Amino acid sequence: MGTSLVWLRDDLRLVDNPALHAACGRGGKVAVVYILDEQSTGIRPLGGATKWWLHKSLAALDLSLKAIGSTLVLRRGKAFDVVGDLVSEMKVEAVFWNRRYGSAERAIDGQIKAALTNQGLEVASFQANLLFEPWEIKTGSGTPYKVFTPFWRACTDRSEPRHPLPASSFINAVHADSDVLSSWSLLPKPDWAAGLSAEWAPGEGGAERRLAEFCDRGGAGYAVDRDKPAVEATSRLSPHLRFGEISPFRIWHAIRSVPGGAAVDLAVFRTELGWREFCWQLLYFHPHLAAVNYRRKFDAFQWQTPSPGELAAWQQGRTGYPLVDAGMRQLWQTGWMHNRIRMVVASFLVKNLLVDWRVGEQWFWDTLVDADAANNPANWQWVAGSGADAAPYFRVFNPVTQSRKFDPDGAYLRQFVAELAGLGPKAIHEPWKGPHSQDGNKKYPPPIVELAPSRERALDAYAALEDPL
DNA sequence: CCTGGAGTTGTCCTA
DNA sequence: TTAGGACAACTCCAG
Repeated sequence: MGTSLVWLRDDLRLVDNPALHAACGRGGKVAVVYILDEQSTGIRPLGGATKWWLHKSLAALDLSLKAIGSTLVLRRGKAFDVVGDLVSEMKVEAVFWNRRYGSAERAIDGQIKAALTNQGLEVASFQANLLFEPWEIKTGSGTPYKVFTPFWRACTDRSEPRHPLPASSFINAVHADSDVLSSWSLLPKPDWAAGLSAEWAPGEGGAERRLAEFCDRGGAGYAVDRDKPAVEATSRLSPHLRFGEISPFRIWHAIRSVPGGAAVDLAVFRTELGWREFCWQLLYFHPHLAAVNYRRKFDAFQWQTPSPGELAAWQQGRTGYPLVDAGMRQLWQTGWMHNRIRMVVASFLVKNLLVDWRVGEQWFWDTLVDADAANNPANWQWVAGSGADAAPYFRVFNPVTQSRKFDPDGAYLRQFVAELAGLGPKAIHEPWKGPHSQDGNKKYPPPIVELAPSRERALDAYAALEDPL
């Protein structure tokens, strides 16, 4: 048997990696490759936080491969050219990869598949990163779903997702020249990633640890506690899923077999996996999800151009609203934000400040370690009301109400907004009120916008969209 | 083609 | 203090 090439992309793992599994099962030598492609058209450049993560994840994967007799081959360039080079350098006979779902990515993969097949190579792609292929889930009339609930019902009515494949225990490696990872300059200079390093362990080992911790908790209380940002109730698997360090099939079956897991908690957690599927299905059928309103009626929406100071206040967590600021600082420091707080800060930008959702989407793209091409734009559009199955326009989150409701003690606020550390659970949600604003939290800014009038302005703007003059 | 129930995550006002 | 209704209408989707 001749040499096989496994081209890894958003699937940086050994467990449940069908492409790798197929290559190893074929016999012969196997080369495992990652290509940094910044040249093919239509590929969105990685944000700063995901670059950092990618570097760490590739380093971790290389170590894992070395433990089983192989190594990770790193190449940079246009994927079409690089794959061609590798095929001739190593006299490759078969090429395997796991499918990706963005439109530019699919076009690239299709071209490469056609070219290699023409040369007489064996080429095979696999379902690895979504539980349900987007084109398989259709309504009774054959169209893609636009509403989550019937979509997920249709998914779960199908047969159970397959069980994960075991990791390969040995790879019969073939030598190939490789770039040195550091030459890709994925790590930030100057190094602002200390907070990320403290929080995360990129790579399959880190992903498996997060899953194990979540399973140890039994998912207990997830349905309720996942809404409390100060409680460690969510799985924190999102960045690992983003890079495919763990497969959704692995997660699906792992949580299914947790003893004592409450049915309601597991169902709610599975639903979150469902939203990920829904977002990718949306991107599959709407490739420009990050640029174009899903509901085109929103093309006429009159967004405000934020002043630089206003936008910076939001980005840097200086809006004067503790919950918004805590969230934005958590994002900046750790590369991640609690899900509920994402909704609050997004609602604040889009509705209270009337800033185009794309501005927020781009900031999240640059700063989130879990930013992916589907979930990030789909959820921003959901908040803005321009998306599929979106929030009704009159739903404007009140950051103070949300703060009282989901962080009643202010523990989350105190964790990320140091200026408020001295305030008690009563005063901390509205620091501009009360005597504290004169001394203890002197440095904490006053609100950049009033909630009630800005809410009214948003309702007017949305109403104008419904019923233009 | 028609029908009707349903639709992630909220807020505010009133009684 | 708390619970219920208004906030719009529209689109989706299964039967």
